[in-house]
Amino acid sequence: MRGLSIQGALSPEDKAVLLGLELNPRHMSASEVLWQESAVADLFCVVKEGWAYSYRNLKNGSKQILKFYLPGDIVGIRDFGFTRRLSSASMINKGVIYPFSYQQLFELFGRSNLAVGIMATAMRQQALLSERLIYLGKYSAHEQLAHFLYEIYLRLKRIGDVEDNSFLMPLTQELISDALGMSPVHVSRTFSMLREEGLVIRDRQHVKLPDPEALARLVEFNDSYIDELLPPTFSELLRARL
Amino acid sequence: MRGLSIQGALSPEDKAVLLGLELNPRHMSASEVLWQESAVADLFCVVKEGWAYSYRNLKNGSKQILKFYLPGDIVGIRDFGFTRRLSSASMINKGVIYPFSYQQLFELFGRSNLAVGIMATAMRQQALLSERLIYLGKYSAHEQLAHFLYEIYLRLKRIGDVEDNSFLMPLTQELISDALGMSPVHVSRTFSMLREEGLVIRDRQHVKLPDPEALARLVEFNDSYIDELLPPTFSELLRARL
DNA sequence: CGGTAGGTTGAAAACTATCAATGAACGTGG
DNA sequence: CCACGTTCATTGATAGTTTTCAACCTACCG
Repeated sequence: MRGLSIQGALSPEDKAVLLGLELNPRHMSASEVLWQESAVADLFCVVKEGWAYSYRNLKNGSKQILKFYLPGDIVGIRDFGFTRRLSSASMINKGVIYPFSYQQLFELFGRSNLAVGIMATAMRQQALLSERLIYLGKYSAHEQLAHFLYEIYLRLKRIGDVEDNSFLMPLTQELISDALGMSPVHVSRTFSMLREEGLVIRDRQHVKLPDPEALARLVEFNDSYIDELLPPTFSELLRARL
Repeated sequence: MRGLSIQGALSPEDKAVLLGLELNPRHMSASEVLWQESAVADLFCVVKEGWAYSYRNLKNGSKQILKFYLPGDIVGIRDFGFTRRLSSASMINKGVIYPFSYQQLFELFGRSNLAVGIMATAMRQQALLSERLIYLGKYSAHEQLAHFLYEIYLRLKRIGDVEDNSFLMPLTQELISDALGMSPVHVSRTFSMLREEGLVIRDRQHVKLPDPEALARLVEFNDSYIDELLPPTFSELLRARL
Protein backbone atom coordinates (compact mmCIF):
# COMPACT_ATOMS: atom_id res chain seq x y z
CA MET A 1 0.00 0.00 0.00
CA ARG A 2 3.03 2.20 -0.23
CA GLY A 3 1.57 3.78 -3.36
CA LEU A 4 -1.55 4.88 -1.57
CA SER A 5 0.45 6.24 1.33
CA ILE A 6 2.62 8.28 -0.98
CA GLN A 7 -0.46 9.83 -2.48
CA GLY A 8 -1.84 10.61 0.95
CA ALA A 9 -4.93 8.64 0.14
CA LEU A 10 -5.17 6.57 3.30
CA SER A 11 -7.55 7.66 6.00
CA PRO A 12 -6.56 7.36 9.67
CA GLU A 13 -8.85 4.33 9.88
CA ASP A 14 -7.16 2.72 6.89
CA LYS A 15 -3.81 3.26 8.49
CA ALA A 16 -5.03 1.86 11.75
CA VAL A 17 -6.23 -1.26 9.99
CA LEU A 18 -2.90 -1.67 8.27
CA LEU A 19 -0.91 -1.10 11.43
CA GLY A 20 -3.23 -3.41 13.30
CA LEU A 21 -2.32 -6.30 11.06
CA GLU A 22 -0.18 -8.81 12.78
CA LEU A 23 3.04 -9.24 10.94
CA ASN A 24 4.34 -12.74 11.26
CA PRO A 25 7.49 -12.90 9.20
CA ARG A 26 8.13 -16.40 8.02
CA HIS A 27 11.61 -17.40 6.98
CA MET A 28 11.64 -19.59 3.94
CA SER A 29 14.41 -21.74 2.57
CA ALA A 30 15.26 -22.04 -1.10
CA SER A 31 12.72 -24.11 -3.08
CA GLU A 32 10.37 -24.23 -0.12
CA VAL A 33 6.79 -24.64 -1.25
CA LEU A 34 4.23 -22.01 -0.21
CA TRP A 35 1.31 -24.15 -1.31
CA GLN A 36 0.41 -26.82 -3.82
CA GLU A 37 -2.29 -26.51 -6.41
CA SER A 38 -5.73 -27.66 -5.22
CA ALA A 39 -4.73 -27.07 -1.60
CA VAL A 40 -7.28 -25.07 0.36
CA ALA A 41 -6.83 -21.39 -0.41
CA ASP A 42 -6.98 -19.28 2.70
CA LEU A 43 -4.13 -16.80 2.62
CA PHE A 44 -1.86 -14.66 0.54
CA CYS A 45 1.68 -13.48 1.19
CA VAL A 46 3.73 -10.37 0.77
CA VAL A 47 7.27 -11.18 -0.25
CA LYS A 48 9.75 -9.34 1.92
CA GLU A 49 13.00 -10.93 0.77
CA GLY A 50 13.85 -13.42 -1.91
CA TRP A 51 12.10 -14.45 -5.13
CA ALA A 52 9.12 -16.72 -5.49
CA TYR A 53 7.04 -18.02 -8.36
CA SER A 54 3.65 -19.50 -9.06
CA TYR A 55 3.26 -22.35 -11.50
CA ARG A 56 1.08 -25.14 -12.72
CA ASN A 57 2.20 -28.72 -13.10
CA LEU A 58 1.25 -30.13 -16.47
CA LYS A 59 0.30 -33.61 -17.45
CA ASN A 60 3.33 -34.02 -19.68
CA GLY A 61 5.58 -33.67 -16.67
CA SER A 62 6.74 -30.13 -17.23
CA LYS A 63 5.37 -27.02 -15.63
CA GLN A 64 4.25 -23.59 -16.75
CA ILE A 65 5.34 -20.69 -14.60
CA LEU A 66 2.73 -17.97 -14.34
CA LYS A 67 4.66 -15.28 -12.57
CA PHE A 68 7.82 -14.51 -10.69
CA TYR A 69 7.41 -12.56 -7.47
CA LEU A 70 10.05 -10.09 -6.36
CA PRO A 71 10.35 -8.36 -2.99
CA GLY A 72 7.26 -6.25 -2.40
CA ASP A 73 5.02 -8.41 -4.58
CA ILE A 74 1.91 -10.16 -3.38
CA VAL A 75 1.61 -13.91 -3.93
CA GLY A 76 -1.73 -15.60 -3.92
CA ILE A 77 -4.44 -12.99 -4.29
CA ARG A 78 -5.23 -14.72 -7.53
CA ASP A 79 -7.03 -17.45 -5.60
CA PHE A 80 -9.19 -15.02 -3.67
CA GLY A 81 -12.73 -16.14 -4.29
CA PHE A 82 -11.80 -19.75 -4.99
CA THR A 83 -12.03 -22.71 -2.68
CA ARG A 84 -8.79 -24.25 -3.78
CA ARG A 85 -5.51 -23.08 -5.26
CA LEU A 86 -5.41 -22.93 -9.02
CA SER A 87 -1.64 -22.99 -9.04
CA SER A 88 1.27 -23.93 -6.83
CA ALA A 89 3.68 -21.39 -5.39
CA SER A 90 7.21 -21.85 -4.26
CA MET A 91 10.29 -19.91 -3.24
CA ILE A 92 13.22 -19.73 -5.61
CA ASN A 93 15.92 -18.71 -3.18
CA LYS A 94 15.66 -18.24 0.53
CA GLY A 95 13.69 -15.30 1.81
CA VAL A 96 11.11 -13.87 4.15
CA ILE A 97 7.38 -13.60 3.59
CA TYR A 98 4.46 -12.12 5.50
CA PRO A 99 1.33 -14.23 5.36
CA PHE A 100 -2.13 -12.66 5.62
CA SER A 101 -5.37 -14.56 5.73
CA TYR A 102 -8.13 -13.95 3.22
CA GLN A 103 -10.24 -13.16 6.22
CA GLN A 104 -8.05 -10.17 6.95
CA LEU A 105 -8.49 -9.13 3.36
CA PHE A 106 -12.20 -9.34 3.95
CA GLU A 107 -11.96 -6.94 6.79
CA LEU A 108 -9.93 -4.56 4.70
CA PHE A 109 -12.86 -4.44 2.35
CA GLY A 110 -14.91 -2.89 5.11
CA ARG A 111 -18.58 -3.47 5.16
CA SER A 112 -19.13 -3.99 1.49
CA ASN A 113 -19.96 -7.48 0.33
CA LEU A 114 -20.27 -6.04 -3.13
CA ALA A 115 -16.63 -5.10 -3.12
CA VAL A 116 -15.78 -8.70 -2.27
CA GLY A 117 -17.90 -9.84 -5.18
CA ILE A 118 -16.24 -7.49 -7.61
CA MET A 119 -12.84 -8.59 -6.46
CA ALA A 120 -13.80 -12.23 -6.82
CA THR A 121 -15.16 -11.57 -10.31
CA ALA A 122 -11.95 -9.89 -11.33
CA MET A 123 -9.93 -12.80 -10.00
CA ARG A 124 -12.05 -15.20 -12.00
CA GLN A 125 -11.15 -13.30 -15.13
CA GLN A 126 -7.54 -13.54 -14.17
CA ALA A 127 -7.93 -17.28 -13.77
CA LEU A 128 -9.20 -17.56 -17.34
CA LEU A 129 -6.22 -15.53 -18.50
CA SER A 130 -3.87 -17.83 -16.60
CA GLU A 131 -5.38 -20.90 -18.19
CA ARG A 132 -4.87 -19.47 -21.63
CA LEU A 133 -1.30 -18.60 -20.78
CA ILE A 134 -0.67 -22.16 -19.69
CA TYR A 135 -1.95 -23.51 -22.97
CA LEU A 136 -0.13 -20.95 -25.05
CA GLY A 137 3.09 -21.84 -23.36
CA LYS A 138 3.30 -25.55 -23.34
CA TYR A 139 0.72 -27.20 -25.51
CA SER A 140 0.47 -27.95 -29.22
CA ALA A 141 -2.05 -26.30 -31.51
CA HIS A 142 -4.22 -29.38 -31.29
CA GLU A 143 -4.58 -29.27 -27.50
CA GLN A 144 -4.81 -25.51 -27.49
CA LEU A 145 -7.75 -25.34 -29.83
CA ALA A 146 -9.45 -28.19 -28.00
CA HIS A 147 -9.01 -26.34 -24.74
CA PHE A 148 -10.27 -23.12 -26.24
CA LEU A 149 -13.41 -24.71 -27.63
CA TYR A 150 -14.12 -26.51 -24.41
CA GLU A 151 -13.75 -23.31 -22.43
CA ILE A 152 -16.21 -21.53 -24.70
CA TYR A 153 -18.54 -24.49 -24.43
CA LEU A 154 -18.51 -24.38 -20.62
CA ARG A 155 -18.94 -20.62 -20.46
CA LEU A 156 -21.87 -20.73 -22.85
CA LYS A 157 -23.40 -23.65 -21.02
CA ARG A 158 -23.29 -21.69 -17.79
CA ILE A 159 -25.46 -18.98 -19.31
CA GLY A 160 -27.75 -21.45 -21.02
CA ASP A 161 -26.57 -20.92 -24.58
CA VAL A 162 -25.75 -24.56 -25.29
CA GLU A 163 -28.35 -26.94 -26.59
CA ASP A 164 -27.74 -30.54 -27.58
CA ASN A 165 -23.98 -29.94 -27.22
CA SER A 166 -24.24 -27.29 -29.92
CA PHE A 167 -23.71 -23.58 -29.75
CA LEU A 168 -23.28 -20.50 -31.89
CA MET A 169 -19.77 -19.11 -32.08
CA PRO A 170 -19.52 -15.86 -34.04
CA LEU A 171 -15.74 -16.11 -34.46
CA THR A 172 -13.78 -16.33 -37.66
CA GLN A 173 -10.76 -18.57 -37.77
CA GLU A 174 -8.69 -15.45 -38.04
CA LEU A 175 -10.01 -14.20 -34.69
CA ILE A 176 -9.29 -17.57 -33.15
CA SER A 177 -5.80 -17.50 -34.58
CA ASP A 178 -5.24 -14.08 -33.02
CA ALA A 179 -6.36 -15.42 -29.68
CA LEU A 180 -4.32 -18.62 -29.74
CA GLY A 181 -1.23 -17.12 -31.25
CA MET A 182 -1.12 -19.25 -34.36
CA SER A 183 -1.63 -18.64 -38.06
CA PRO A 184 -5.14 -18.74 -39.53
CA VAL A 185 -4.01 -21.50 -41.85
CA HIS A 186 -2.98 -23.63 -38.94
CA VAL A 187 -6.28 -23.03 -37.18
CA SER A 188 -8.01 -24.43 -40.24
CA ARG A 189 -5.79 -27.50 -40.30
CA THR A 190 -6.27 -28.07 -36.60
CA PHE A 191 -10.03 -27.83 -36.96
CA SER A 192 -9.77 -30.50 -39.64
CA MET A 193 -7.86 -32.76 -37.28
CA LEU A 194 -10.44 -32.32 -34.54
CA ARG A 195 -13.18 -33.03 -37.04
CA GLU A 196 -11.48 -36.23 -38.21
CA GLU A 197 -11.17 -37.33 -34.61
CA GLY A 198 -14.88 -36.78 -34.19
CA LEU A 199 -14.37 -34.23 -31.45
CA VAL A 200 -15.65 -31.09 -33.16
CA ILE A 201 -18.22 -30.55 -35.86
CA ARG A 202 -18.35 -27.07 -37.25
CA ASP A 203 -20.34 -25.41 -39.97
CA ARG A 204 -19.67 -21.69 -40.12
CA GLN A 205 -20.80 -20.34 -36.79
CA HIS A 206 -22.45 -23.54 -35.64
CA VAL A 207 -20.24 -25.67 -33.44
CA LYS A 208 -21.10 -29.05 -32.01
CA LEU A 209 -19.03 -31.07 -29.57
CA PRO A 210 -20.37 -34.61 -30.00
CA ASP A 211 -18.47 -35.84 -26.95
CA PRO A 212 -17.60 -32.99 -24.58
CA GLU A 213 -16.22 -35.41 -22.00
CA ALA A 214 -13.68 -36.75 -24.48
CA LEU A 215 -12.56 -33.19 -25.17
CA ALA A 216 -12.32 -32.52 -21.45
CA ARG A 217 -10.13 -35.57 -20.98
CA LEU A 218 -7.93 -34.50 -23.86
CA VAL A 219 -7.23 -31.13 -22.26
CA GLU A 220 -7.48 -32.13 -18.62
CA PHE A 221 -9.84 -29.30 -18.04
CA ASN A 222 -9.92 -27.75 -14.61
CA ASP A 223 -13.41 -26.33 -14.54
CA SER A 224 -13.24 -24.86 -11.06
CA TYR A 225 -12.41 -21.49 -12.52
CA ILE A 226 -15.57 -21.38 -14.56
CA ASP A 227 -17.77 -22.07 -11.59
CA GLU A 228 -19.09 -18.88 -10.11
CA LEU A 229 -19.81 -20.00 -6.58
CA LEU A 230 -17.74 -18.57 -3.81
CA PRO A 231 -16.16 -20.92 -1.31
CA PRO A 232 -18.35 -21.94 1.64
CA THR A 233 -16.26 -20.06 4.19
CA PHE A 234 -16.78 -16.94 2.10
CA SER A 235 -20.51 -17.30 2.12
CA GLU A 236 -20.48 -17.67 5.87
CA LEU A 237 -18.39 -14.59 6.38
CA LEU A 238 -20.50 -12.59 3.99
CA ARG A 239 -23.75 -13.63 5.63
CA ALA A 240 -22.35 -13.00 9.08
CA ARG A 241 -22.19 -9.33 8.22
CA LEU A 242 -25.81 -8.88 7.32
CA MET B 1 -23.51 -10.08 -8.89
CA ARG B 2 -25.92 -12.89 -9.52
CA GLY B 3 -23.63 -15.26 -7.68
CA LEU B 4 -23.70 -13.20 -4.52
CA SER B 5 -27.45 -12.83 -4.69
CA ILE B 6 -27.92 -16.57 -5.03
CA GLN B 7 -25.87 -17.08 -1.93
CA GLY B 8 -27.93 -14.53 -0.05
CA ALA B 9 -24.79 -12.59 0.68
CA LEU B 10 -25.98 -9.12 -0.26
CA SER B 11 -27.13 -6.77 2.44
CA PRO B 12 -30.11 -4.51 1.85
CA GLU B 13 -27.67 -1.64 1.39
CA ASP B 14 -25.75 -3.60 -1.19
CA LYS B 15 -28.91 -4.29 -3.08
CA ALA B 16 -29.94 -0.68 -2.87
CA VAL B 17 -26.64 0.36 -4.36
CA LEU B 18 -27.03 -2.12 -7.18
CA LEU B 19 -30.60 -1.14 -7.92
CA GLY B 20 -29.65 2.51 -7.73
CA LEU B 21 -27.21 2.13 -10.59
CA GLU B 22 -28.44 3.77 -13.71
CA LEU B 23 -28.68 1.24 -16.48
CA ASN B 24 -28.01 2.82 -19.81
CA PRO B 25 -28.17 0.07 -22.36
CA ARG B 26 -26.09 0.91 -25.35
CA HIS B 27 -26.76 -0.84 -28.64
CA MET B 28 -23.62 -1.76 -30.46
CA SER B 29 -23.15 -2.78 -34.06
CA ALA B 30 -20.87 -5.56 -35.21
CA SER B 31 -17.17 -4.66 -35.01
CA GLU B 32 -17.95 -1.44 -33.15
CA VAL B 33 -15.03 -0.37 -30.99
CA LEU B 34 -15.59 0.05 -27.25
CA TRP B 35 -12.28 1.79 -26.77
CA GLN B 36 -8.80 1.93 -28.21
CA GLU B 37 -5.66 1.18 -26.31
CA SER B 38 -4.14 4.20 -24.54
CA ALA B 39 -7.50 5.95 -24.52
CA VAL B 40 -8.45 7.37 -21.14
CA ALA B 41 -9.82 4.59 -18.95
CA ASP B 42 -12.91 5.69 -17.09
CA LEU B 43 -15.51 2.94 -17.41
CA PHE B 44 -16.21 -0.74 -17.71
CA CYS B 45 -19.10 -2.54 -19.37
CA VAL B 46 -21.32 -5.50 -18.70
CA VAL B 47 -22.11 -7.37 -21.89
CA LYS B 48 -25.82 -8.00 -22.18
CA GLU B 49 -26.02 -9.41 -25.68
CA GLY B 50 -23.43 -10.28 -28.28
CA TRP B 51 -19.75 -11.16 -28.04
CA ALA B 52 -16.87 -8.79 -27.53
CA TYR B 53 -13.12 -9.14 -27.21
CA SER B 54 -10.14 -7.25 -25.91
CA TYR B 55 -6.89 -7.19 -27.84
CA ARG B 56 -3.60 -5.52 -28.33
CA ASN B 57 -2.29 -4.29 -31.65
CA LEU B 58 1.26 -5.44 -32.26
CA LYS B 59 4.05 -3.73 -34.08
CA ASN B 60 4.19 -6.42 -36.74
CA GLY B 61 0.69 -5.55 -37.83
CA SER B 62 -1.14 -8.44 -36.24
CA LYS B 63 -2.96 -8.45 -32.95
CA GLN B 64 -3.13 -10.62 -29.86
CA ILE B 65 -6.56 -11.23 -28.43
CA LEU B 66 -6.57 -11.36 -24.65
CA LYS B 67 -10.09 -12.50 -24.00
CA PHE B 68 -13.47 -13.05 -25.54
CA TYR B 69 -16.43 -11.69 -23.60
CA LEU B 70 -19.76 -13.50 -23.63
CA PRO B 71 -23.11 -12.25 -22.36
CA GLY B 72 -22.82 -11.59 -18.63
CA ASP B 73 -19.10 -10.91 -18.73
CA ILE B 74 -17.49 -7.69 -17.63
CA VAL B 75 -15.23 -5.86 -20.07
CA GLY B 76 -12.68 -3.39 -18.87
CA ILE B 77 -12.16 -3.86 -15.15
CA ARG B 78 -8.65 -4.79 -16.09
CA ASP B 79 -7.81 -1.11 -16.55
CA PHE B 80 -9.13 -0.14 -13.13
CA GLY B 81 -6.27 1.66 -11.46
CA PHE B 82 -4.65 2.75 -14.68
CA THR B 83 -4.81 6.11 -16.36
CA ARG B 84 -5.07 4.71 -19.86
CA ARG B 85 -6.30 1.56 -21.51
CA LEU B 86 -3.74 -1.21 -21.83
CA SER B 87 -5.73 -2.91 -24.57
CA SER B 88 -8.44 -2.17 -27.08
CA ALA B 89 -11.91 -3.65 -26.90
CA SER B 90 -14.40 -4.23 -29.63
CA MET B 91 -17.65 -5.98 -30.39
CA ILE B 92 -17.62 -9.08 -32.56
CA ASN B 93 -21.26 -9.17 -33.56
CA LYS B 94 -23.96 -6.70 -32.70
CA GLY B 95 -25.15 -6.57 -29.14
CA VAL B 96 -26.07 -4.55 -26.09
CA ILE B 97 -23.80 -3.39 -23.29
CA TYR B 98 -24.28 -1.57 -20.01
CA PRO B 99 -21.54 0.92 -19.25
CA PHE B 100 -20.58 1.81 -15.66
CA SER B 101 -18.06 4.42 -14.68
CA TYR B 102 -15.09 3.59 -12.53
CA GLN B 103 -16.43 6.23 -10.19
CA GLN B 104 -19.49 4.05 -9.61
CA LEU B 105 -17.16 1.18 -8.89
CA PHE B 106 -15.48 3.40 -6.35
CA GLU B 107 -18.71 3.95 -4.58
CA LEU B 108 -19.40 0.24 -4.53
CA PHE B 109 -16.19 -0.10 -2.58
CA GLY B 110 -17.76 1.88 0.20
CA ARG B 111 -15.56 3.87 2.46
CA SER B 112 -12.42 1.84 2.13
CA ASN B 113 -9.57 3.35 0.18
CA LEU B 114 -7.60 0.28 1.08
CA ALA B 115 -9.99 -1.88 -0.86
CA VAL B 116 -9.42 0.31 -3.89
CA GLY B 117 -5.71 -0.09 -3.44
CA ILE B 118 -5.94 -3.84 -3.21
CA MET B 119 -8.09 -3.98 -6.29
CA ALA B 120 -5.67 -1.78 -8.19
CA THR B 121 -2.76 -3.96 -7.09
CA ALA B 122 -4.52 -7.07 -8.29
CA MET B 123 -5.25 -5.44 -11.63
CA ARG B 124 -1.60 -4.54 -11.98
CA GLN B 125 -0.71 -8.18 -11.59
CA GLN B 126 -3.21 -9.03 -14.23
CA ALA B 127 -1.60 -6.50 -16.52
CA LEU B 128 1.74 -8.25 -16.14
CA LEU B 129 0.06 -11.53 -16.95
CA SER B 130 -1.51 -10.01 -20.05
CA GLU B 131 1.82 -8.71 -21.26
CA ARG B 132 3.36 -12.15 -20.92
CA LEU B 133 0.43 -13.67 -22.80
CA ILE B 134 0.95 -11.23 -25.62
CA TYR B 135 4.57 -12.17 -25.95
CA LEU B 136 3.91 -15.87 -25.64
CA GLY B 137 1.40 -15.66 -28.42
CA LYS B 138 2.97 -13.68 -31.15
CA TYR B 139 6.64 -13.10 -30.65
CA SER B 140 9.75 -15.14 -31.32
CA ALA B 141 11.96 -16.52 -28.58
CA HIS B 142 14.37 -13.67 -29.16
CA GLU B 143 11.84 -10.93 -28.50
CA GLN B 144 10.22 -12.90 -25.71
CA LEU B 145 13.38 -13.28 -23.71
CA ALA B 146 14.29 -9.66 -24.32
CA HIS B 147 10.89 -8.61 -23.05
CA PHE B 148 11.18 -10.87 -20.04
CA LEU B 149 14.56 -9.52 -19.03
CA TYR B 150 13.48 -5.95 -19.51
CA GLU B 151 10.42 -6.53 -17.35
CA ILE B 152 12.54 -7.98 -14.57
CA TYR B 153 14.94 -5.08 -14.96
CA LEU B 154 12.17 -2.51 -14.55
CA ARG B 155 10.58 -4.27 -11.62
CA LEU B 156 13.88 -4.56 -9.82
CA LYS B 157 14.75 -0.96 -10.60
CA ARG B 158 11.52 0.14 -9.01
CA ILE B 159 12.52 -1.43 -5.73
CA GLY B 160 16.09 -0.21 -5.95
CA ASP B 161 17.74 -3.52 -6.76
CA VAL B 162 19.45 -2.37 -9.93
CA GLU B 163 22.87 -0.75 -9.87
CA ASP B 164 24.84 0.28 -12.91
CA ASN B 165 22.32 -1.53 -15.12
CA SER B 166 23.18 -4.76 -13.34
CA PHE B 167 21.08 -6.95 -11.10
CA LEU B 168 20.98 -10.35 -9.47
CA MET B 169 18.60 -12.84 -11.02
CA PRO B 170 18.37 -16.14 -9.11
CA LEU B 171 16.77 -18.00 -12.01
CA THR B 172 18.08 -21.01 -13.83
CA GLN B 173 17.56 -21.23 -17.56
CA GLU B 174 15.22 -24.08 -16.89
CA LEU B 175 12.98 -21.84 -14.77
CA ILE B 176 13.04 -19.21 -17.49
CA SER B 177 12.15 -21.84 -20.05
CA ASP B 178 9.18 -22.90 -17.94
CA ALA B 179 8.02 -19.31 -17.76
CA LEU B 180 8.43 -18.49 -21.44
CA GLY B 181 7.15 -21.79 -22.74
CA MET B 182 10.27 -22.83 -24.60
CA SER B 183 12.89 -25.51 -24.14
CA PRO B 184 15.85 -24.89 -21.85
CA VAL B 185 18.15 -25.49 -24.79
CA HIS B 186 16.51 -22.73 -26.73
CA VAL B 187 16.77 -20.34 -23.81
CA SER B 188 20.49 -20.93 -23.83
CA ARG B 189 20.74 -20.27 -27.55
CA THR B 190 18.62 -17.16 -27.27
CA PHE B 191 20.79 -15.82 -24.46
CA SER B 192 23.78 -16.35 -26.74
CA MET B 193 22.10 -14.32 -29.46
CA LEU B 194 21.35 -11.47 -27.08
CA ARG B 195 24.92 -11.56 -25.83
CA GLU B 196 26.29 -11.40 -29.38
CA GLU B 197 24.07 -8.42 -30.05
CA GLY B 198 25.52 -6.72 -27.00
CA LEU B 199 22.12 -6.46 -25.33
CA VAL B 200 22.61 -8.79 -22.39
CA ILE B 201 25.66 -9.82 -20.42
CA ARG B 202 25.13 -12.67 -18.04
CA ASP B 203 27.39 -14.58 -15.71
CA ARG B 204 25.45 -17.07 -13.63
CA GLN B 205 23.07 -14.97 -11.57
CA HIS B 206 24.59 -11.65 -12.53
CA VAL B 207 22.80 -9.92 -15.37
CA LYS B 208 23.78 -6.66 -17.00
CA LEU B 209 21.85 -4.79 -19.64
CA PRO B 210 24.48 -2.52 -21.20
CA ASP B 211 21.86 -0.58 -23.13
CA PRO B 212 18.42 -0.89 -21.55
CA GLU B 213 16.96 1.62 -23.99
CA ALA B 214 17.97 -0.53 -26.94
CA LEU B 215 16.22 -3.49 -25.32
CA ALA B 216 13.16 -1.37 -24.70
CA ARG B 217 13.05 -0.35 -28.35
CA LEU B 218 13.41 -3.96 -29.42
CA VAL B 219 10.38 -5.02 -27.43
CA GLU B 220 8.36 -1.83 -27.62
CA PHE B 221 7.93 -1.92 -23.91
CA ASN B 222 4.82 -0.34 -22.47
CA ASP B 223 6.01 0.50 -18.99
CA SER B 224 2.79 2.04 -17.77
CA TYR B 225 1.83 -1.23 -16.16
CA ILE B 226 4.93 -1.29 -14.01
CA ASP B 227 4.33 2.16 -12.65
CA GLU B 228 2.51 2.02 -9.37
CA LEU B 229 0.92 5.44 -9.30
CA LEU B 230 -2.82 5.63 -9.53
CA PRO B 231 -4.38 7.97 -12.07
CA PRO B 232 -4.85 11.59 -10.93
CA THR B 233 -8.64 11.35 -10.88
CA PHE B 234 -8.30 8.40 -8.53
CA SER B 235 -6.16 10.30 -6.10
CA GLU B 236 -8.67 13.10 -6.04
CA LEU B 237 -11.55 10.78 -5.35
CA LEU B 238 -9.62 8.97 -2.66
CA ARG B 239 -8.57 12.15 -0.92
CA ALA B 240 -12.06 13.55 -1.14
CA ARG B 241 -13.16 10.84 1.21
CA LEU B 242 -10.79 11.61 4.03
C1' DC C 1 38.32 -35.56 -5.45
C1' DG C 2 34.15 -36.90 -7.45
C1' DG C 3 29.30 -35.91 -7.94
C1' DT C 4 25.73 -32.96 -9.34
C1' DA C 5 23.29 -29.11 -11.21
C1' DG C 6 23.45 -25.85 -14.69
C1' DG C 7 24.91 -24.46 -19.17
C1' DT C 8 26.50 -24.98 -24.10
C1' DT C 9 26.75 -26.99 -28.68
C1' DG C 10 25.53 -29.97 -32.76
C1' DA C 11 22.45 -32.63 -35.69
C1' DA C 12 18.02 -34.42 -36.79
C1' DA C 13 13.09 -34.33 -36.32
C1' DA C 14 8.74 -32.07 -35.45
C1' DC C 15 5.88 -28.40 -35.62
C1' DT C 16 4.16 -24.15 -37.36
C1' DA C 17 4.38 -20.07 -40.52
C1' DT C 18 4.25 -18.22 -44.92
C1' DC C 19 3.02 -17.95 -49.62
C1' DA C 20 -0.05 -18.96 -53.15
C1' DA C 21 -3.97 -20.79 -55.33
C1' DT C 22 -8.62 -22.37 -55.08
C1' DG C 23 -13.28 -22.85 -53.52
C1' DA C 24 -17.55 -21.86 -50.93
C1' DA C 25 -20.80 -18.72 -48.80
C1' DC C 26 -22.74 -14.33 -48.31
C1' DG C 27 -24.40 -9.68 -49.22
C1' DT C 28 -25.17 -6.05 -52.48
C1' DG C 29 -26.61 -3.62 -56.36
C1' DG C 30 -28.10 -3.77 -60.97
C1' DC D 1 -32.89 -13.04 -59.93
C1' DC D 2 -28.36 -12.97 -61.27
C1' DA D 3 -23.59 -11.08 -61.37
C1' DC D 4 -20.13 -9.54 -58.75
C1' DG D 5 -17.02 -8.58 -55.08
C1' DT D 6 -15.78 -9.72 -50.60
C1' DT D 7 -14.95 -12.46 -46.74
C1' DC D 8 -13.92 -16.83 -44.97
C1' DA D 9 -12.07 -21.42 -45.30
C1' DT D 10 -9.25 -25.04 -47.32
C1' DT D 11 -5.21 -27.24 -49.42
C1' DG D 12 -0.37 -27.84 -51.11
C1' DA D 13 4.49 -26.77 -51.12
C1' DT D 14 8.24 -24.61 -48.94
C1' DA D 15 10.78 -22.22 -45.44
C1' DG D 16 11.64 -21.10 -40.80
C1' DT D 17 11.59 -21.81 -35.94
C1' DT D 18 11.79 -24.65 -32.08
C1' DT D 19 12.18 -29.25 -29.91
C1' DT D 20 14.44 -33.27 -28.86
C1' DC D 21 18.31 -36.15 -28.08
C1' DA D 22 22.89 -36.46 -27.07
C1' DA D 23 27.38 -35.28 -25.77
C1' DC D 24 30.29 -32.32 -23.41
C1' DC D 25 31.76 -28.73 -20.37
C1' DT D 26 31.99 -25.82 -16.23
C1' DA D 27 31.25 -24.27 -11.59
C1' DC D 28 30.08 -25.45 -7.25
C1' DC D 29 29.68 -28.39 -3.07
C1' DG D 30 30.23 -32.03 -0.12
